[in-house]
Amino acid sequence: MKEYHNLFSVFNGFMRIKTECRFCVIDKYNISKLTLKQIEYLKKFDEHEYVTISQLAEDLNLSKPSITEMVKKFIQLDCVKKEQCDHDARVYYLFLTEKGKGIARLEQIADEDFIRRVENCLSEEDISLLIELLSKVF
Amino acid sequence: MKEYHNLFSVFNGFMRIKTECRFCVIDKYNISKLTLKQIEYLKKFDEHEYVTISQLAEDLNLSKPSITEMVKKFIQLDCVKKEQCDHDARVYYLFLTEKGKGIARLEQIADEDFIRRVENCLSEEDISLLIELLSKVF
DNA sequence: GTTAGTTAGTTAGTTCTTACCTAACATTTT
DNA sequence: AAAATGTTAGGTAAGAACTAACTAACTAAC
Repeated sequence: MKEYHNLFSVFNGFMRIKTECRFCVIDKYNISKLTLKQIEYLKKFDEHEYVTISQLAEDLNLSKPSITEMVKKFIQLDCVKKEQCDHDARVYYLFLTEKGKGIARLEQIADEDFIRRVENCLSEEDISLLIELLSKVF
Repeated sequence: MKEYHNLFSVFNGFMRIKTECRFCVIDKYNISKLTLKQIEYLKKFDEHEYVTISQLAEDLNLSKPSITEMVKKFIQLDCVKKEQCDHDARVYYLFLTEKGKGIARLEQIADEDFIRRVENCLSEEDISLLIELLSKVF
């Protein structure tokens, strides 16, 4: 019982550091200025790199004007770029900028930073041990 | 380098299980039907148990009608109860229902479930070891 | 090589929802 | 009577969607 509370509080501390790493990324890319919907869409975007407006509308189940609006905002925010197709001037390809990718991959980047920090605090031996312990949980 | 990737993927698996626990709680209390603001306010509520409308308005920096509206919705959702004061019939005390508390404490409950699950997968010895390892991270 | 029809994306204007607000009010207490 | 508590009515601003109507560009038929 005491063990349980110990694990709980140590785990909380561990998670607090993970949250810190998350906030670093949020600050770096100014993510708090975006709405949740926008972040959600940037993540979807990241799975559909180099799509057209129409394709994206279909994939996200939104109307084309909605995509147009959304893309306009994202271009202003320097998250997305638009590039006209060579063989068909009606068509535009969309892709994420570095900033856009950073936002879309917030969790991965934060987790990587966090793991690096964990690694720096532990010896090789400790790390192997931690891997062993964590992989026992299912 | 290999160790790093190993730790990363094992950690991801670990976090996936944590997320599962979170979703269990979200499903249990139907939390996905609420807006983020509502969840935020339930959390604030949880820190101000047995306040009046006016006190809450002041604490949250909102107008009294906003609180009235919010409380009305929460009562419909069975998250909050209202009780008239005995000595002053103008005054109403507000408090969270069990459901309301469950939502306000989503993270704690999910973390507790998760830790319990971790505990079930590890021996006493493993747990002590894990506590030791996690507390080395700062 | 026009013409007719289609496709890609944009613009304009509308609707709905959330999350607030102020002003006016009824009830109760002091 | 004055002050306080909470409610009602009505309004605003922002976000996230929509439909309808448009231009520009392409394709195929004649």
